[in-house]
Amino acid sequence: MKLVSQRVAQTPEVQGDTPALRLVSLLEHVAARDQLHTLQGLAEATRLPKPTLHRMLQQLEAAGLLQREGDGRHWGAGARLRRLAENLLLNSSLHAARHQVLRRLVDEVGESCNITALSGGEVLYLDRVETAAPLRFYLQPGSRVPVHCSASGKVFLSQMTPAQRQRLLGATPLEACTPRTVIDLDALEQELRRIKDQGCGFDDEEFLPGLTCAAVPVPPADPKARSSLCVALQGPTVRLNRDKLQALLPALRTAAQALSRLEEGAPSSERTERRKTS
Amino acid sequence: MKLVSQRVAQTPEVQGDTPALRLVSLLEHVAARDQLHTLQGLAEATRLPKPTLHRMLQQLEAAGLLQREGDGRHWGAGARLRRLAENLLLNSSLHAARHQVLRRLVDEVGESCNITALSGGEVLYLDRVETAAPLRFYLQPGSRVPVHCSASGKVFLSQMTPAQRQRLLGATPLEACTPRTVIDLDALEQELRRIKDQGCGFDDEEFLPGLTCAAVPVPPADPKARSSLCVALQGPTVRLNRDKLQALLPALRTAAQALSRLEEGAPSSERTERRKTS
DNA sequence: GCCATCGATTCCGTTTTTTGGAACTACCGA
DNA sequence: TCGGTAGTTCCAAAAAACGGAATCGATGGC
Repeated sequence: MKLVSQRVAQTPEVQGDTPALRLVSLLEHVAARDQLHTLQGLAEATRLPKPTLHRMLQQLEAAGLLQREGDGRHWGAGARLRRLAENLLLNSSLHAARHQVLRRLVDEVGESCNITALSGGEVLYLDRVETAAPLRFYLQPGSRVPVHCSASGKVFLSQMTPAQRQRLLGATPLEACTPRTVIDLDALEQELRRIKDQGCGFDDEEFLPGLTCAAVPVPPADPKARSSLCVALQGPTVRLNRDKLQALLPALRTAAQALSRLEEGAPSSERTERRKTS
Repeated sequence: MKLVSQRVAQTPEVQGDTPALRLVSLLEHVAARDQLHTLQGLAEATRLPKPTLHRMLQQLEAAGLLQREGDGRHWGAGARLRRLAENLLLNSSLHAARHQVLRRLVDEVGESCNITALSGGEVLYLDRVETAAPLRFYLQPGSRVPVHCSASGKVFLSQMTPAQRQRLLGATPLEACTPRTVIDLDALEQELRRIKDQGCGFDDEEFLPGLTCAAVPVPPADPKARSSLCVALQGPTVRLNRDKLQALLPALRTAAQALSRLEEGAPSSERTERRKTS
């Protein structure tokens, strides 16, 4: 029973299905610690063969992403990688704006909240702010959870046509993440109808024991489209009974409304009109 | 006459000699602007074929480095890329420390300064702080300049054995970047002897017209090794005559001393410059 | 409602790159 | 001089990327 399908393995390090992703993993490894690395040390940490690593380091050095330090046997981040990082963090107004909405929401409701999207048939945590409460689930942005047993996932499902839903769920039987996971398709359909009516989905320990969630869709900027984001609230079941959840829904809805306004700027509508006739 | 061999092409965008570097270039492109991108838009900006771009985007999405936004046709930075950037900027105490030394130096001398290293037979700008003066040369960390016509480059050359120097300079005739560039090997040797004696190199419009520089080596942590860093000062010739440069040398030397102390932490001994000139 | 259009996506044979065991080199300390 | 270790080079097999052409799918015009 896997809990959250995170991206990076913790023990062996620097995995990746393609050569390019292994390179990125290597950059991550270097970026994640405040020290210089030797080829030897990296070889041990990453389990990659020395010649392979050597080639990777040379390639990254030639690109300016890493650079040799001091005696030429130590490696650190290069100017180009640093510039990439600086640019990224400077130029992310959309993300920053969402994050602030989320932070305000968390301050108001006192539980951890995320913004989620459907990605690759799973629910992806785009961003997350943790509550300050000492008892809490610690989950990271970038995490992915199944659609059928998460509040957000069920909201997304509820907005699909039956055909789309079928394609997503029909391939494999639903996995029972906990004893309370709904794995019966008919029961799930019924729940999805309720969600569509009421505009909010719940997860009552269906994904993780002790974890209760509620999610509402972010209204799409274009009203005829489907919502592609949710805001969700997550907390320990001991703090969140149904009544408490209901009481917090208005705050969730307000945040969803605020997020919706942010969407207007960039996506879908922006049509390319500079087509030249050929 | 190429001026500074920067990494990235200016017109076509997203070049790179290997598939992996093209991916990184794509990440840079996305990170460098505060907007969402469509496949179409990226194809025009990068000049890459659409199927190729599509594959790249999918790969980056699967890795969590990019993510689809809004309607699924727009792309932005992913959680993993953001985490990489955050980690990198948090965990770079060495770089931060050097940067502060540099900033203090610039405040003191009133001209732009860099920290340089020898990399791949060229001088690499590890870091740079610009003066506030309105007239100035604008150069970026990560830039590379030739060894034979830069103050730092000549300092590095002056510390090599004749054999090493021969290998680096012998391959191709010295390029005359400006009318004042020293392209005669004997004249250069003589200048290098002077530099070795006095421990500081100059560049009097030998690289760019109107640009005058001075560089001193950062003493290596291990005294029996060669210095692998320089601190250099650069400014318009109109502000920097020889006397002025001489007056600023003590400040440069003090900064070099400070940088030297920073080196003690991580690396160790020295090693010969090995590199195929390709 | 039906078709035209345009962007996104998939296919697949060809080309390019990566891979990593083995061998080699440089340096250090004894 | 010798033994050990870290870094580097070689190269043929294996894997991945490439991108033109075809296909899909959603709009929008009529």
